[in-house]
Amino acid sequence: MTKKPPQRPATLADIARHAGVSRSLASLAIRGEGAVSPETRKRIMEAAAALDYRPNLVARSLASAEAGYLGIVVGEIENPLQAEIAKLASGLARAEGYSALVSIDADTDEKAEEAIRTLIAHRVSGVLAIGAPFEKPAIARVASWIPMVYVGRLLKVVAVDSVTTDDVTGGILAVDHLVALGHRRIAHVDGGASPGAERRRDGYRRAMERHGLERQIRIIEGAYTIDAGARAARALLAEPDWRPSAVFASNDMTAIGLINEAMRIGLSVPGDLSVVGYDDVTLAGTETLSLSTIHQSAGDLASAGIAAMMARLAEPDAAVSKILVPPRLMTRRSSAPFSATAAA
Amino acid sequence: MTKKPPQRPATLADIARHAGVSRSLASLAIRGEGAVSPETRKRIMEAAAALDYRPNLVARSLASAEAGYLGIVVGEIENPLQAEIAKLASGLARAEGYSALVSIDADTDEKAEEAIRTLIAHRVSGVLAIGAPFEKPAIARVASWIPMVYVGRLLKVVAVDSVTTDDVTGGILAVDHLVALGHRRIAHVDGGASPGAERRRDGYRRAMERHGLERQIRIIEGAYTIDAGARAARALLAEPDWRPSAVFASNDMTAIGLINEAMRIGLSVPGDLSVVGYDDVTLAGTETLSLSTIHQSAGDLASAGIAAMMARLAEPDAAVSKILVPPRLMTRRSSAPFSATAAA
DNA sequence: TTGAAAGCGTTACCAG
DNA sequence: CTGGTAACGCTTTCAA
Repeated sequence: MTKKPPQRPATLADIARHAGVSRSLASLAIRGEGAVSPETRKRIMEAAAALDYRPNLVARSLASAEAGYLGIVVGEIENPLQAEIAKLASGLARAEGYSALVSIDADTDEKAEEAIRTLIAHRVSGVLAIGAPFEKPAIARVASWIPMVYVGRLLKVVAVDSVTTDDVTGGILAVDHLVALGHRRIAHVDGGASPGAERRRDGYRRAMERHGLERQIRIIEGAYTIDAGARAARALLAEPDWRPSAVFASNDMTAIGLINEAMRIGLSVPGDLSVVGYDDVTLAGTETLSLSTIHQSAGDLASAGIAAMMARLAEPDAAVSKILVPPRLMTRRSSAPFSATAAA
Repeated sequence: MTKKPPQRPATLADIARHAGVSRSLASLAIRGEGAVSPETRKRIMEAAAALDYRPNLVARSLASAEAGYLGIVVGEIENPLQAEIAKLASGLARAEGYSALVSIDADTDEKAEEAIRTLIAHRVSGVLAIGAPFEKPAIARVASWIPMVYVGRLLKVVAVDSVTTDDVTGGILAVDHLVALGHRRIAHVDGGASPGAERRRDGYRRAMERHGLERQIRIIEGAYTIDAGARAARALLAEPDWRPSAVFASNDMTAIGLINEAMRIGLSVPGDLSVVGYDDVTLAGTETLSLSTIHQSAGDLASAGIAAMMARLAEPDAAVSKILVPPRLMTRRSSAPFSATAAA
């Protein structure tokens, strides 16, 4: 049998009456503010406990000047990286004294804008946008309504604070790693127009050049999906005259598709082909897959995002900041030293 | 340059003054309630538009008897199924006239309880719990505070409304499919004590018996992870005297690990081994993996959850309901007809 | 059809 | 230290 919740939740007035004091005094005592004599404070706290008092947060935020809410809008909550960032961010917001109002179904620009309107109607102090809205005009428009920090994409042209992984460095890290292992024929399966893809590609190109391998640059168009990776593998491994000994994929899913297809073709990974992915999804870390990859830190992205938000709130007119969070190379078993015998 | 938001958001009083009417009338007009003459309504709406008025939802919910909030608590937001359910549920809640207050970092029972306390402090009418709290005592305690519907687990002993996939049927579906393909030696890699695992196992056992295959029942202990699947594959394929031609895995991740390991060992899937998973994660549907599996419908779970919530809210004393959502078999390429030649 | 006034549960200000 | 009293911005009677 489900116990029925008490008919009417106790209010401050109830506990004030119960303790024989005024509402204001009860309010102070409960929040631990001001100077209340230990004697009366004790009485008030007991009354509160007796009546199972829980402050009505709605009333509180209406009454207090600063509502103390922070909005978090997530574009693709089914994307584990975004989910993780949002989760950590809401914890960090709480630690900063804000409570997070989270909107998780902003999967189109219209819905994102509507979600943000609603958050504004709740008088949030700012909005942390994670992966949404998607289009730049929408981002700019929304940012004109309320202080906003965008996590997940580098907003070069739009004047909005943004936090993202330093993907150029990520690309460089991947190539450097493979070169250090002795590879020279290193191909890149890119992510087309997906967020970050361009910069990962730049990192790849730049690193290859720095290592004097500009002649070995091969870029296959891909996407952030398993199937795109498999397709890329077929394209790549079909080239008769130039067979890579290593591939840097722009995304873990792409890498997984690639590996799968390579294995189907009969190649061994990393025996015949070393592969490095990007993102470090949970899957990548499993013993079974053990995919070398570039780790994006949800924790760093979340805390940089919240920090940027706090800065913006404290100083609304400060210069727009573009924060780059450093990625990290995770060395696992899908990449191994180049062996001459393996090369075709 | 980020445009600064207007100093003070317009209030109802502002637009009333602007339109030369009383606040009450403005309120009615804006909500489209009551009978307001078209003439004045027009004037009021224009004033609202001119001042870019947005009702303060905090004030509104304080003033109106029913706050109109629904709490949604998610245990593992990085789990795409839970994320999807939560996302759809928040849309459905809106459609029912509630706005969803979502808590995504309830990953321990303590945090879940705290999150629900906070939701209650916001005067939500009820809480939709998705995968959290985890332990039964915590679930029961929380449900004694506020109307709650639990999605993702069948709560047999706890008297709380629950919605979950009919996992017994799911298990049966998987076995029936494999039997129809001609398989007889069908093993099951279970999910240990994970949610749903017991019932999927029951379904497997029951279906095997119904098909007269009780002698072929083999259950390997597993878990909902890739690595567990790989381990199970090693255990299973090592048995010299009894080599299955098909495996029903309790979870897609388990299935993927299993397939991966089988391929490594040199078996072909589905040539030598047919595999059926459970959940239908995005990965399963990719061309590359093409995993036959039992689909859990996030949409059905979400709408059953919201429906149960509405029912509970409408009739607080109704009998506790245990809703089972039917699963669906997805036939893909990881399962194929039994071929005698392939059997060891 | 319209307006005045009384809340909703807090916090905040200001005397005592 | 303590207790009125006025907001906060809206909804909701209840009269007019």
